[in-house]
Amino acid sequence: MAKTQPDSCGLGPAFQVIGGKWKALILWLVHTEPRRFGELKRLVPDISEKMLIQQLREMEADGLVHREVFHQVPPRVEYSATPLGQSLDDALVPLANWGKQHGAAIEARKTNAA
Amino acid sequence: MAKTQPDSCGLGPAFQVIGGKWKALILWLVHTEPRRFGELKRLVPDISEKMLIQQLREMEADGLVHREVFHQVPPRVEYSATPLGQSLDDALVPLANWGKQHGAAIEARKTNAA
DNA sequence: TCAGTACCTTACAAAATTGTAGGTACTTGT
DNA sequence: ACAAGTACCTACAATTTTGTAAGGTACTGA
Repeated sequence: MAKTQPDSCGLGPAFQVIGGKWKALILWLVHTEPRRFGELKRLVPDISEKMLIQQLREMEADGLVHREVFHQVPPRVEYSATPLGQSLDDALVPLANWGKQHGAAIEARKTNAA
Repeated sequence: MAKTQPDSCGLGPAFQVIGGKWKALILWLVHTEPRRFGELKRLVPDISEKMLIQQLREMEADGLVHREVFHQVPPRVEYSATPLGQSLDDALVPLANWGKQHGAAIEARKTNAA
């Protein structure tokens, strides 16, 4: 993301950690149950491995997700939402509902305009 | 923004209309009272005129803001939030609160990591 | 030793977003 | 005539984000 939004209102930090194309989706997938790396890859087929790791690492650095390595064979890594991640996910719910309610109408408007 | 987030959850459309560096802030400024173009420019000093207009136009196309021209001299244009814009702003409040609560902690974490 | 799974990395390139610099049209004030 | 104010536009360039391709490790079973 380009730097930060001038945050007169608190949205700046939030967008900083959840902005971008994939993070919200990843958080969403991870917030109910721990997910393995390969599992996430399958659940988000359009993401490249690089992006997936990159986003996971950033979210880990921001304290949103927890990464746990199981020293097994084959190796096993699980990602789960931290309490902070959970709280962010909760804060995202109204926005998701808004999208569900108005998304279709907005899509339609765009199609007409084009 | 790059295309859309695969929206398994409704966040896709929401991010599509509010994503980017300035839109949330503009919506925030406009949602309480109508604002003139020049007024917004002063309230967001770091934005370029081009960006301001571009974002306003996109938000207008998405039905979030209403643009009203007063045929006066000097010309006068006012931007205000539509009901849809208001509803989006409401949906953004929890996220803003999250940012206010946890923003500082996240900043601190980043500083340590660097 | 070879193939196979799972996880991760790096170098490089494409695409999207944002910014800069200049310009328009109109009217008032000097 | 000319500067100043308001709202906007356009071409171009820098920055940021995302994607692609190609590895690389570690361990297992045949």
